[in-house]
Amino acid sequence: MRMSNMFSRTLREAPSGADCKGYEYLLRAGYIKQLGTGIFSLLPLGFRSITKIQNIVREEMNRIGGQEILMPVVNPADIWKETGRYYSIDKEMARFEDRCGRDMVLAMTHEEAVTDLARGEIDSYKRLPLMVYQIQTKFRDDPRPRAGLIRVREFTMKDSYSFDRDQAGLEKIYAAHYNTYFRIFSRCGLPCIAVASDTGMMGGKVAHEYMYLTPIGEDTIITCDKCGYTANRQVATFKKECRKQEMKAIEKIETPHASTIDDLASFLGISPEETCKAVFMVGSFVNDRTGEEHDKLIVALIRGDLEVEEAKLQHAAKANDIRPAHTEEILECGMVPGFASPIGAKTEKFITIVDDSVAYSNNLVAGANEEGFHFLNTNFGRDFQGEVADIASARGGYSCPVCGAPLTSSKGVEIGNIFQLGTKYSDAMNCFFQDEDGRQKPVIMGCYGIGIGRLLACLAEEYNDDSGLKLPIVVAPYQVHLVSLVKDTAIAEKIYQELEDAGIEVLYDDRKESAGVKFADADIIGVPIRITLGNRSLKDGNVEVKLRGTGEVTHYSIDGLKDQILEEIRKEEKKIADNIVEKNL
RNA sequence: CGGAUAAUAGCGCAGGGGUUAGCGUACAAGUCUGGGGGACUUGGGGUCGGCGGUUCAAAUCCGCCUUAUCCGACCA
Repeated sequence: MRMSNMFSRTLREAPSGADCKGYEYLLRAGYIKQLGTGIFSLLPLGFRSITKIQNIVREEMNRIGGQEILMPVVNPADIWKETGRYYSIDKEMARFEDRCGRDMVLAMTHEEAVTDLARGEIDSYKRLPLMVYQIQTKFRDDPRPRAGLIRVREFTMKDSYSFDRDQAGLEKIYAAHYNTYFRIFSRCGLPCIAVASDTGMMGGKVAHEYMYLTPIGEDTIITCDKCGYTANRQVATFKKECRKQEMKAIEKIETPHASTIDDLASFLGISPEETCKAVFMVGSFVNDRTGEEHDKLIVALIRGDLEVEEAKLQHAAKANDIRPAHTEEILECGMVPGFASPIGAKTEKFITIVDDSVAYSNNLVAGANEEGFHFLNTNFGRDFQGEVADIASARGGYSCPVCGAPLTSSKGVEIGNIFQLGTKYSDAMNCFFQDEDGRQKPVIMGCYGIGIGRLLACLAEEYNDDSGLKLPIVVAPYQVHLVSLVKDTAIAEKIYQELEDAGIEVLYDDRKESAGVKFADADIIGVPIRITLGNRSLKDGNVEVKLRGTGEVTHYSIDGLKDQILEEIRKEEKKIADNIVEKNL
């Protein structure tokens, strides 16, 4: 590629709003261009990198038996109504009517479409197992896109779907994905960890997320350095020490102005662990069949020193969605914010979820539902009831649930996830096969995603310095950047031709620009191997070869340059290949 | 969806009721220069986001709308 003919240009200054380095360089180097909030075009450089990532993904998916397909972005709403997600998913999914007034959606994932395909294909156990995948555009109307390609609305995703006759088969393909994902990310040069995760709206039971750890990440990951426990904070657990005592008689006391746990604890001269806090949320519950929706107050009871993890609470309450409650909604149920508990409240009007920290402690101080009053010695089971669950948020410093060592909290970006779906979709959409025993059984499914654009964004974040990007050669848009600084272009043209003929991907800076401009552009685009033709080395019949990654400089004779460059490419590729990660579940 | 901020040349910014709206950079032409965003000269590029209002006069003040960014809620 001749730079004189390249579609994109570099920018001296970052467009305003580019808040993280990787994003800034992707914009300034001309890899991507924003069209709207969370909507980006890929320019030639970005598209080349994305294509390389996709090819790595393809190779690895094919390696574990995946068959590539392509499903439509536009889906008739009917299949989404079959699974109920037409109703349970809110504004995240774009919807429209076609010219005949049929409900249509822009598929934000493809469980419905693939299950429709599968029910037509799979009739016998003899056809199982199967696994298909696609690399395709998704649109999710995210309420808060940010950080360039990290969190967008339209994006490219690799999604694969597995079909098995039994759980053992599912676990096998799940394990294959588990390892393959490590191979994919490490083949791109991106370090990551797998964490136990929430299944969210996908349903199913077992799930892992692949996290690239970075301060700009929005997910919080809880890890144990000692035993290797890792989990997304949404599902992370920890050891709770609970105070077991003889139950004492409940007693109402005056606690003026003590409407927060801190005030209450200091007023009574006790620690927050001796109190019970009520957190109010309103859950939205949607009927999968009819789409009817109703709200109900959820009262989460948790020990005063802990915080509620909303994702856990939502699960425990089986709500489609939860939001903080308004004061009136709390009052309506007979509770007084600041001095609230379910004791004496209209318990039929709300759902009570009790964290096990409260259920297994005794004699906690709780609200008396009267301004300025609390109860001493309240006890779960005796004074109030509710469903017991773990709804507490794990924090750094808490005790590891496995080994008891202190947990660490870090930030990460989710670049992939794998789910064991089970029969949620096959049941809902009648995707059955006939087993050896002659019986109809639902196909057991799994689904597995990788955010391709987000992967590039993370790579840009991982591989940059003060001058620009320095992506690994396996994902860089070109392998070699040929910079000619001499007037006479004959030598450069000859080298360019020779390298191209050898199948090397060359970005050739044939522009009439000053040396400084060419170097600065080369640095920001970050092609891994830079060949410089200048009088300085040319007078000895040499060219200068500089590696973007390390800054290492070598001089090679023009004769036999092609072979030297091929060798450099091999060495760059080896840096990545030597560090391919394999991990078994 | 709440809160905040903003929208002036491709990009980054200044101007803040009164001639023809500026600066840097980018762009075009020319001369010089030629190993780290080089110098000089000349030039082209703007319905100042949109609609409406106030005014003799609006890029500037006011209102509404749209769009974007950040924070929060949220996020498969």
